[in-house]
Amino acid sequence: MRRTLAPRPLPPAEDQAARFARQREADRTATAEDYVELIADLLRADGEARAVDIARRMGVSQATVTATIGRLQRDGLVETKPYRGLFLTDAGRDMAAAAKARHELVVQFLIAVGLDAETAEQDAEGIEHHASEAALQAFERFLAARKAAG
Amino acid sequence: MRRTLAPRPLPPAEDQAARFARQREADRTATAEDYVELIADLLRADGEARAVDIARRMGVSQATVTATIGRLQRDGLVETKPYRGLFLTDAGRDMAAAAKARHELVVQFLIAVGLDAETAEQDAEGIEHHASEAALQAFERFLAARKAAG
DNA sequence: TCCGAAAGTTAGCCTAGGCTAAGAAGTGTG
DNA sequence: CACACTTCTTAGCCTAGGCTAACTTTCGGA
Ligand SMILES: [Mn+2]
Ligand SMILES: [Mn+2]
Ligand SMILES: [Mn+2]
Ligand SMILES: [Mn+2]
Repeated sequence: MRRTLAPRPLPPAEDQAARFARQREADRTATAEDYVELIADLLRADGEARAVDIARRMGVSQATVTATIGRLQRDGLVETKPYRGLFLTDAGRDMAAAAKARHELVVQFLIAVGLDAETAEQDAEGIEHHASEAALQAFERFLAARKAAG
Repeated sequence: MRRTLAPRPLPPAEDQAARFARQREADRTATAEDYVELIADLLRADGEARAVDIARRMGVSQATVTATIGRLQRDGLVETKPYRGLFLTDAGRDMAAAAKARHELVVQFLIAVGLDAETAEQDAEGIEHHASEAALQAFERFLAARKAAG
């Protein structure tokens, strides 16, 4: 009986490179996802999404929000009416809806596997951006099975 | 019986800001973790870790590796002997061991909840950096219970 | 109505992490 | 042992996403 596991061989270099590349891609879209999700939440809850509120909730300066919103606008996700708040384009609404659904699913899944609610919220904020469609489907299956067994 | 769930209220602004701040912090350390983990893997598998191999496996240019290694060196994680490869400091070895353990755990966990192995490897590469200690413990408990149940 | 507070923008700065192109420095083989 | 090839570094560029300080614009209450 062996004590130590045989170390797994390194994956092929190209495969590993592809994984890192996809991860870098996910990192690049994460900020946009979090912003549009928050804008959608504020629009629903408050009827408006102001830059100052986004700054407070993101924990970031107003100047940073201005710059980030500029990129979101450039990318066709957001429209602005100064002093009248921010609005989502169709593309922005789509992204927000997807981000929100993903966020909720990841939170529920983490709670279902035994994580406390507050930590689940914390970790979901990062994990959500790195869970593939296949992973989200696995999480959904898990929740459905858990509920059926309930 | 209600059809639609009541939308959850927004969390307190300070809580939400703290979550985003922690996520940004995790993003900043992710590159270092991936590099030292890879260096440790190469040292074990090949007996040396050369910049050119890291570039190939990270999917990045050699110039980028030079710059990143410079930061790791500045931060006391890595030592270099030009043309003789890279070496980890004690701190680097510690970080690599932790990163490796976390990586393996996340992969095994994702497979256990029904994800295919290749996607598990892909998603783990990102998720590993956002799973808190509490989450990792929950994943371990889940795997242990799964094993006990057979 | 006006004037101070709040909200937003602008300017100027920074670091991380990417890139290409060009040059320097080892390595190993004929 | 020389020279071609590989490896590594340097220089110069870029974008995202942070910051502070100073300015402008709008809003609302006295
Ligand atoms: Mn998030
Ligand atoms: Mn989110
Ligand atoms: Mn990783
Ligand atoms: Mn990893």
